[in-house]
Amino acid sequence: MAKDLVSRQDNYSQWYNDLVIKAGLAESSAVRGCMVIKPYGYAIWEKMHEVLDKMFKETGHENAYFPLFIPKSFFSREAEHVEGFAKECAVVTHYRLKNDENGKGLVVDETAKLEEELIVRPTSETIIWNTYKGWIQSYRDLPILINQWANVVRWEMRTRLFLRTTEFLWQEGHTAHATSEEALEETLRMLNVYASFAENYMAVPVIKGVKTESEKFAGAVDTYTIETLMQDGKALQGGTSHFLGQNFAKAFDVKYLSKEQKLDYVWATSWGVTTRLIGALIMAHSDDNGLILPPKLAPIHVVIIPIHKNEEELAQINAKAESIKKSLIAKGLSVKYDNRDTHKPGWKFAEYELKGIPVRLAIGPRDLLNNSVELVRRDTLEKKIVPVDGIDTLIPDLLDEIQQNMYQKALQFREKNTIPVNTWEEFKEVIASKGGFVSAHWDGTPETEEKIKDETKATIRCIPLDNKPEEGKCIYSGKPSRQRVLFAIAY
RNA sequence: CGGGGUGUAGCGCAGUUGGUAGCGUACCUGGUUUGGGACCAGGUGGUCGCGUGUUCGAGUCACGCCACCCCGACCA
Repeated sequence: MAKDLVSRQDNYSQWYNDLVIKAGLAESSAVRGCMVIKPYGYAIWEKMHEVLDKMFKETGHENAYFPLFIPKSFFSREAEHVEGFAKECAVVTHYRLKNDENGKGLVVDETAKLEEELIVRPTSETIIWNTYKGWIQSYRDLPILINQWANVVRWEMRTRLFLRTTEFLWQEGHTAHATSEEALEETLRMLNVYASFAENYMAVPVIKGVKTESEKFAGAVDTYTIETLMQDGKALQGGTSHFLGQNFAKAFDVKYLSKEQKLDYVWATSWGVTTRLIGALIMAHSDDNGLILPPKLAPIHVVIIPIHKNEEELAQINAKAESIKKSLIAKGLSVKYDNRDTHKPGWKFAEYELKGIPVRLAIGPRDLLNNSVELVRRDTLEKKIVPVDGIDTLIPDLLDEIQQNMYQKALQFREKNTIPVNTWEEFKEVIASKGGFVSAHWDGTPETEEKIKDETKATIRCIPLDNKPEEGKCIYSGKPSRQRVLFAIAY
């Protein structure tokens, strides 16, 4: 955990931004709010993609692809959905450019105006449900369990690398079911897939919960979420799974005939996670030396660095390093041997720490004599000399331990920073001074929620699914409450 | 769209009362180095955001414009 976190809280944003750039993950582009994901950042996304895709397939889903453009009229079919997204849409109005006759250069050809404007998808419910209409007539056509990997565009006012960019990469699952129960079951199944991915692969503990009316997805009946806590005490929504009820089926008139020969609207879910997860990974684990990647998502598990005085020495080290590399690759690990002579060992140490490589091996003349290597684990920076023999079992075990340790550390941090409060004074104090999750009673009204937000910037992150019923009084209004909800200042 | 700030070398910045365009870093060359971001010497690189004005002379002063960043509204 970062040492100077408290003193750094005020400029945590700056620190985060610098880290993303310095570690070579991404940078901002020439286009407002857009991001260039650099090879190292993209390699992490590819890992996430690979793991999630497998999990989706194991739960019976297939991939498909729907168009980038959505006719404006589709968009306006579901009232809440329009309301939620209209303010942040990129709109295509023309399809041709031309050279201006008055020498103003390239201009939009006004004669090439689209009959109906196209929206660049901010999410695909509408185009997909318009399509599903043609696919569904009977209960025999259900369920439809489809996922799409895509880019979407949301013209947000303020952007931050990975956390909120104008264009971002994500996956969106869209399923159709015969019954409400089945759809709800699917919603929770996918919420659990996300939770398991976050905890077991990202080593980030999550709170599973349901969103309040005002925080839920535009067009959903209920939005389920996994909420994570970052090292600066702010919450980050890691993924959402929506129970859409029959809202989109009604908007797009998608009905099916049941076994009992009854005509009914189809039940729906949608769920997604985005490149924001990379932001979560960074802010959950990094320290002042840079990133710390969980072994299960690290593009490179082990980096080997030679330390040598001359060519003969390097040749000997090369041989040893290559043999170690081979033995580790045989165990399914990704290994990089960096024997470039353009950088000194110390420079490489710092560089790979910045990039968060879980394990580093250094081999020098002393090690050649002793048949040993210097091993450093990134999570604790603990350094020790280990024998080369048996290293191909030592390192896989160590990687497991690092994965576990990272999760435990993050879990302890979250537990330490999840604070139950019972009074409004206490609430304001905790939110303003240290942040974190604050567990408090709430009267259940959007009005109170809104006022708390206005006065403290804290929002209700979720109503945790594993909540125990508990009689209490709303910290703001004093009205009766049946359970605590989770507040935080969020990204 | 409101409030604040910044534009000078690839990046980070300094530039005093207006008087030859600077520093750190990066980059290139040569040498010595290599167990925690090496050192020495030499070198490349700038339409000072854009425009107009004041002046013998503008990075510096005035006016106008543009871009970007931060805080808020919006949000995965």
